[in-house]
Amino acid sequence: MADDGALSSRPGAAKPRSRIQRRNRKKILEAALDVFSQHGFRGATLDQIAGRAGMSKPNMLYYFDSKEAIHVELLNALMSEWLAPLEALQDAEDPVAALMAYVRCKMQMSRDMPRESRLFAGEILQGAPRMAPHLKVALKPLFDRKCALIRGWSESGKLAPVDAEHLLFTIWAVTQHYADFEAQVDVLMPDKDAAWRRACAHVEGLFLRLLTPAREAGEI
Amino acid sequence: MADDGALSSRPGAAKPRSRIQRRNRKKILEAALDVFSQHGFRGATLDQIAGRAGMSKPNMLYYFDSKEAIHVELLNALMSEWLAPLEALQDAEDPVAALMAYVRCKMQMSRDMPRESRLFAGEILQGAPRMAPHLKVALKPLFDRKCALIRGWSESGKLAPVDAEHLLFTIWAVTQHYADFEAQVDVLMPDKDAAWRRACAHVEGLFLRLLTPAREAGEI
DNA sequence: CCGGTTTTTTACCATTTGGTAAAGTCACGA
DNA sequence: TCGTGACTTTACCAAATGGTAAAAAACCGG
Repeated sequence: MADDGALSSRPGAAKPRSRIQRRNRKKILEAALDVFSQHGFRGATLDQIAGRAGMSKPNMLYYFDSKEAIHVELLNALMSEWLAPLEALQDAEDPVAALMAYVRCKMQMSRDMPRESRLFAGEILQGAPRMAPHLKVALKPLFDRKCALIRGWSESGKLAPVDAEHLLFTIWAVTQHYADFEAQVDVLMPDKDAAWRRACAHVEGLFLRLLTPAREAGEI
Repeated sequence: MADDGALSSRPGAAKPRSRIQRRNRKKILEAALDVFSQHGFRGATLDQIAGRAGMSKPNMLYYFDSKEAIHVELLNALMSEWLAPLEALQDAEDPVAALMAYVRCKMQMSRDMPRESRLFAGEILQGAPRMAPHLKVALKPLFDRKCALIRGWSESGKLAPVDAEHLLFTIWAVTQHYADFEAQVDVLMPDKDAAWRRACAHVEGLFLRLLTPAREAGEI
C-alpha cells in the first residue's frame, strides 16, 4: 500500500531500477522503437512490441503502464540525444566549419539512427499529438538561441547571408531525408554504398556553396 | 452470377460509374485522404473514414471492397498528379530557369496539397509496403530519364555541375519538408504567413546558388 | 533452506476493428 | 404505377486489441 509496486512513473525518487528492470525496460524500448518507427503510434500493437522484445504482453505491462507510456518514454529518452548536435553548435572562429560539422553529424545520424529519425518524422507527420508540448518547451528555445547565433554569424560577414530559421529546416530536411525516405532512395539508387558516398559529397557541396560568404573583390 | 454487382475492380471495362457512384467514391477518397495521411494505413479505421465521408461503414464498403482497396485507389489516383511536375521537366534554353520553375511548383504543391504529401511520406516512412511496385515501375524510369536530362545540362555547362540524383532528392526533401513537418514548423515559426514568404525566398536563393553555373573569367 | 519480494505466466475481459448478410428503400424507365 | 436494379441501413460476427486479476514461479538476503 505504501509502495506502488516498483513500477509507474513516480514523480520524485529517481528510478531505483533493479538490474533486471533496466535490462527489460531497455529491451522493451528497443522493440518499441522498431515497431513505432515503422507503424506509428496507432498502427503499432502491444503484441507486436512484446513479441519483438521476447516477452509476453502482460509481462511488458508490468514494466510500463500502457502503450502510451512506452511511447512517451521513448520520445523523452530520444529527445536529448536527438538534439545534442544542435545544442553543441556554438560560437566559433569559423562559422562555416562549425555548421558543416553539424551537417556532417546529422548525415551520420541519418545513417546510424534511421529508426529514431523515422519515429520523430512519423510523430510530426501525424501532427505531433504526443510531442507538441515537448517541442514547445524543449526545442523552441534551443532553436531560437541557435538561430540568433547564426544570424550573428551572417551579420558579421563570416557566414553568407542566409535565413537562419530556414537554413536549419533545410539542413534537417536534406539530411533526414536519407533516413526517412530510405525506402524510396533504395528503389531509385539500388547501389546503397555508392549512393551514400555520393549523398555525402553532394550535401557537403550544397551547404558549402550556400554558407561560404562571397569573396570580396580584393581577396585571394 | 454473371455480374459482380457493379462494384469491384473488374480488369476490363473502364468504370461505367453512375453519377451517384462518382460522387460517393469521391467523398470516400477525400475522407480517406484525410485519415490515412494523418494516421497511416494501420492507424486509420474504416469507421473514421466512413464518418468523415458522411456515410455508414457498410455503405462505404459497397463502393470499395476493403480498406486496402481504398488505400490503393488513393495512391494510384494521386501518383500521376504528384509526379506531373517532374514529368513536365524537359529540355529548355535555360536549364536553371526550368529547374527553378520545378522547385517553385513543388513549393506550391507543398502548400496546396499537404495531405497528399503526407500520405506519400507516411507510406515511404513505413517502408512503402503498398507502393514499392508502383515506385519501381512508375517512378524509377521517370527518375532515371530526368536525371539523364539534368546530367546533360550539367555537362553542357548551362547548369552548375551537380549530382542529378541527389539534386532531385534535395529538391524533394526541402520542398516537402514544409508539408510533412508542418506541425514542427508551426511551433518554431508561429507566424505562418511570414514563415511561408521567407521559406519561398530562402528556397529560391538556395537553389539559385546551387544551380547557377560559375561565371567564366571573361564574362560580365 | 526460508519467507518475503519481484517477476512471469495463465486466464480473462470489454471494446474496437475489418468485414458480411440480408432486409429494406430509393430512383427511374416501361 | 409498378417492377427492377442501384443504393442504404440494420444487425451481426470473428478476430484483434489494450488492458487486468491473480496465481505461479523465480529471486535473494538472512
